[in-house]
Amino acid sequence: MLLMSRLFSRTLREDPADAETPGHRLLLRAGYVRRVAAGVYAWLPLGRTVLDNVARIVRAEMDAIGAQEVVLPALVPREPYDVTGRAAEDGPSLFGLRDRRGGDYLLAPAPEEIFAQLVKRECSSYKDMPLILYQVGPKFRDEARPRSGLSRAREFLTKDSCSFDLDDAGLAKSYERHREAYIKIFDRLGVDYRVVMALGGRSGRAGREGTASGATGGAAAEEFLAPAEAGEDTFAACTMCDYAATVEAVRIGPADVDATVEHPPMESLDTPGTPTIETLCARLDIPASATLKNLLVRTAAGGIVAVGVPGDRDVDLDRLEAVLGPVEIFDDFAGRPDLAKGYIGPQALPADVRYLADPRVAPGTAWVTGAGESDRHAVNVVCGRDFAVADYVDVATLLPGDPCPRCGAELSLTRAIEIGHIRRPGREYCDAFEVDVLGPDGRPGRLTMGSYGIEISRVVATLAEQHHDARGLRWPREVAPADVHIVATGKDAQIPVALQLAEELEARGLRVLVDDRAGVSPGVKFTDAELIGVPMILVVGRRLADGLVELRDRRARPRSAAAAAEPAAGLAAGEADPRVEIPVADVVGHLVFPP
RNA sequence: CGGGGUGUAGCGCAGCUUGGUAGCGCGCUUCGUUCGGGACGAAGAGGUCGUGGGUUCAAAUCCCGCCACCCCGACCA
Repeated sequence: MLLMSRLFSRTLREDPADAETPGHRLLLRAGYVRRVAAGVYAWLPLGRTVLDNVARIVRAEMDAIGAQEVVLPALVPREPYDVTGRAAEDGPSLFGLRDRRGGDYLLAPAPEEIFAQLVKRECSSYKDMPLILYQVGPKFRDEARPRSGLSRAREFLTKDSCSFDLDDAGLAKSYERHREAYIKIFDRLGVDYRVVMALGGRSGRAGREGTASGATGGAAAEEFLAPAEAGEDTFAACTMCDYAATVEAVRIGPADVDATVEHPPMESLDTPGTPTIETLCARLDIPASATLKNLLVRTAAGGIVAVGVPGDRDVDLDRLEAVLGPVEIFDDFAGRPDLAKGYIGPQALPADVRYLADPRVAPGTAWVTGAGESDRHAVNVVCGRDFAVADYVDVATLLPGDPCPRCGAELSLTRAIEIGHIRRPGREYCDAFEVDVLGPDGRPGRLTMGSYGIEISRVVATLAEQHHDARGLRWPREVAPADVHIVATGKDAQIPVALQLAEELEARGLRVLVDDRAGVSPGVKFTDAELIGVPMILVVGRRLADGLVELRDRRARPRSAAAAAEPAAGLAAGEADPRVEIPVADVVGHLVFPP
């Protein structure tokens, strides 16, 4: 039983100045978490309870698929991460430290290396497979810029698991088991989420080792994304079919162009002072999509490459690097007077510049683009007639309304928070550490691995973003810090009766939070209860004299969107939660067996 | 890591332009009244004004350095 009079936390009447998103503001105001440093949070008792509830559900479903829980250290040697190349790749975002002898350590950034080494040491036989290990523990990333409170912290709590199998078919099964378990988990957690296709790279982003091939059939990787304004990821979903993918994973096919259309001859125009797409469009009164934007990059080998995309899109450098290897934006225009900054056109490129383009720049399409000299642009520049594309690359950013790669209908783009992922690194880690077991034939065989994560602390942040109204949080039942919040108002027998009811309810297995604070006015208790957001609020107040208490349903849907959106506090700001009066004697029966 | 902003009591803020004994609201303590929608009265506690240096008779205030935090971008789960 939690007593408000003793609870370590206080509710804040005003929004903390350093909180931006609605969910984060409420977690701070209601006393669930406190910031300790940028991107580092302490969990107060209420928050810790929610965090534990999420972890409990995750553990239960992981256990149900036969996964075995271990505890990995938060302090890990750097060496295994050097072996897999992750230390070099993620260098700046790793928390590194040295022991007194100068040994290199990291605050755990990822579990795969440690799991792989453990399995190498413990397992020798095919009879040990398949194997699923998991842990719930902290992860550390030295984010260049922590933000959005708990959803991008520098220390965060995750469930990590790795599956080990003898072959691709086994990996496919382990992957499918995780997929099903994750669906159960997120359904139980009450979070609104989508399962979307993702890139198979180490971090889920494009990378040179990214494997979107799906060698084992089906998607190489999927992410569990929770739609939220505060989210930092974006996924595309088809408005007609069930296609859904992270924007990084959407691959467009060749453009459908009628190549028989006759275009007027190319023409060069004076367009002084138009070095950007925006200034050009304003001057010629054309849409950005009619222009061809050409980005110059320098590759690691030193060559210059131009990349053409429609002017309303940007080049995703991450995806470009997946094709070209490391690149940097070309800016040595002083050293190359034959390249006019802001007026590059594919029809006017020096011979040593290779021209790549987005598939939308298909043969037969006509564009407005740079004329290759300052203050001039060219119109009716036709691909295939006036310039050639050496290679097509799919590196342009996606826009809402783009065609679905599966059915061609329009895609919508939605902001979301990543709360889970399932991936198949395959033999990548097992190769790095030579993780083999002996097969039935007595010969060693390399294991293949799946890697699966659930962002536990981020799930709490996500639930706060998704489940709140004008007056506070509204936790889904399974994760709420209590089942019932008993509010005792008045100065007579209310507090003792409230405590008595709390004991009876706890004896029946309910978790109870009691506002037993003496001398605190009813208004404060009501607003605090609504802020804290326990699903049921039981008011023991003035009607106690008639043997009645009031039961409020904090989980009921708001009756109007306006009531949910109203930002102010107090009763006037939103509609009251639905409520019923019930006799004191019926409370236990009513709550233990809800109608 | 680039750009912008802010550091004054537990929280939210004013004061800084124009240097002169540090203020307001909420919260907190004590007493009394009140008790179903953020009560009222009275009396209190609480701040090396982020930090180091400089200018000055005198610095929260002016100057320089550093640190921390927030926002936009790049990056990331």
